[in-house]
Amino acid sequence: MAVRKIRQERRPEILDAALRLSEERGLAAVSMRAVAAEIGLTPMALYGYFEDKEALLDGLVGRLLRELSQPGPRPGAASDWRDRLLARARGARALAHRYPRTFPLLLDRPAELPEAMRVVDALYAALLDAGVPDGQVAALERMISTFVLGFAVSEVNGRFGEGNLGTRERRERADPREVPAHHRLGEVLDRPVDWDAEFEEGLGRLLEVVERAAGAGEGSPRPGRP
Amino acid sequence: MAVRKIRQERRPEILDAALRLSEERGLAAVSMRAVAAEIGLTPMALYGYFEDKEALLDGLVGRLLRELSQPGPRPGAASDWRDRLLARARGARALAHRYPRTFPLLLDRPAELPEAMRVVDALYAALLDAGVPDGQVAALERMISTFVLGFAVSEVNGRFGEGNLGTRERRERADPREVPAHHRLGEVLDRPVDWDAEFEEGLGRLLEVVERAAGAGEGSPRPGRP
DNA sequence: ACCTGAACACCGTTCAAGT
DNA sequence: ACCTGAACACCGTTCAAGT
Repeated sequence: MAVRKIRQERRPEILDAALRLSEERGLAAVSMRAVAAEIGLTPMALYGYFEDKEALLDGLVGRLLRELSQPGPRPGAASDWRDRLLARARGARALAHRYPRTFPLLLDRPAELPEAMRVVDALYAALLDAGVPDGQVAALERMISTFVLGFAVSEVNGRFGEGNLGTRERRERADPREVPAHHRLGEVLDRPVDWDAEFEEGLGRLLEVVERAAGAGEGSPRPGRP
Repeated sequence: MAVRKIRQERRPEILDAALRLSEERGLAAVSMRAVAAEIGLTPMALYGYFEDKEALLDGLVGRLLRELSQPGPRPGAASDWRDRLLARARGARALAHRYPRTFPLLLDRPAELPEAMRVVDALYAALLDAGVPDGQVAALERMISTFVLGFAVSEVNGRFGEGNLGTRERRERADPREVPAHHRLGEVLDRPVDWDAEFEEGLGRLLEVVERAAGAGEGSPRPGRP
């Protein structure tokens, strides 16, 4: 029960090493022993900075989220809610591309971290400015971040395809009676996908959902900042 | 390089043991050694049935997906595309609640399994029947299954909240200047969430997206089955 | 044909000790 | 105050052997 005292000074150094390791050799290669070796320490030294491995992984999540929550709404430009929402969404996806092997951690973990709260807050603010009724803000935020996170994770972990076996071969190998719609669609499924465009289109559709939720509330959306 | 011969007979038995173990003690407890012990075998015996641990986990994904792809469109009732799409979505979420500790595997893994293809095919078929243009079917399917999977995973792994620390305390502990929208929303964030209702509302919004995509295509949707 | 046993190179973590 | 060393109870997997 004795709550060990956690030191802070070398945490950034340790997390950088963990992130480097994760991107170079995969998340599975992030072991206490490997991270320690990376910066010339004994595994046990890490326990001065992190309670256990879980805490180190939470730290990694925080490291990623900090890059996302950093900018905040630019103080000068009076950007509207759409721009701010789009910026957060694109920022999250860009983060996934920058750290493809580590990013999926964000979906694995509850992340009740302060950094996560700041990102969510920015989305709440955008939805409020759009005129979404208070009672629907949280649900819409969850819908949007589920899409953004889920899309970005699926892209980088290969769930969306481009696996070792091409779609075409898999489809042709399969019994047409088992997957009739695949056969009806035929070659359109083989066309290369423009992921940027698909993500933007999904976002556009979600913006429409937000607008409808805002419109159904009452008359006019809240004014922008003065 | 010599491709080992993989036996089939006891695979279901092994996968059942792995699933049981995963639900009882968590996905991390699914080790080759623990699964083997569960059915009275030596760890090495499993390698007769699965190439390696990855293959065993893929088998687990297949086990879950089979429950989802099982029913197919009931042969009698001429259900419309909405009902079939909703049935698949609700089925996926129900699966998450039935196997909460194992379900997140579905988002981790590419899953180019035949079972996954059958589920996707059912969604393609529903979207085609709705009148969605061929070129947009795959993107809409990805948007829908990203929402469904992401929502269900977030629900069962705790990403949506209900963590050890209540939202209220976290919000009040945070600096109001750091998370202003949380403070503006105040107590509405503390209201208990009806996850069933929120999921259904999200689905409803996605059905509207589908309808708009279908409407923008051309005149009339495809007819139901004769 | 199916399974076991011993061995190898790894894990996370505790505890006591070093400087 | 910060770190190390030895030890414990685990991993996945290879290889050779048993029946």
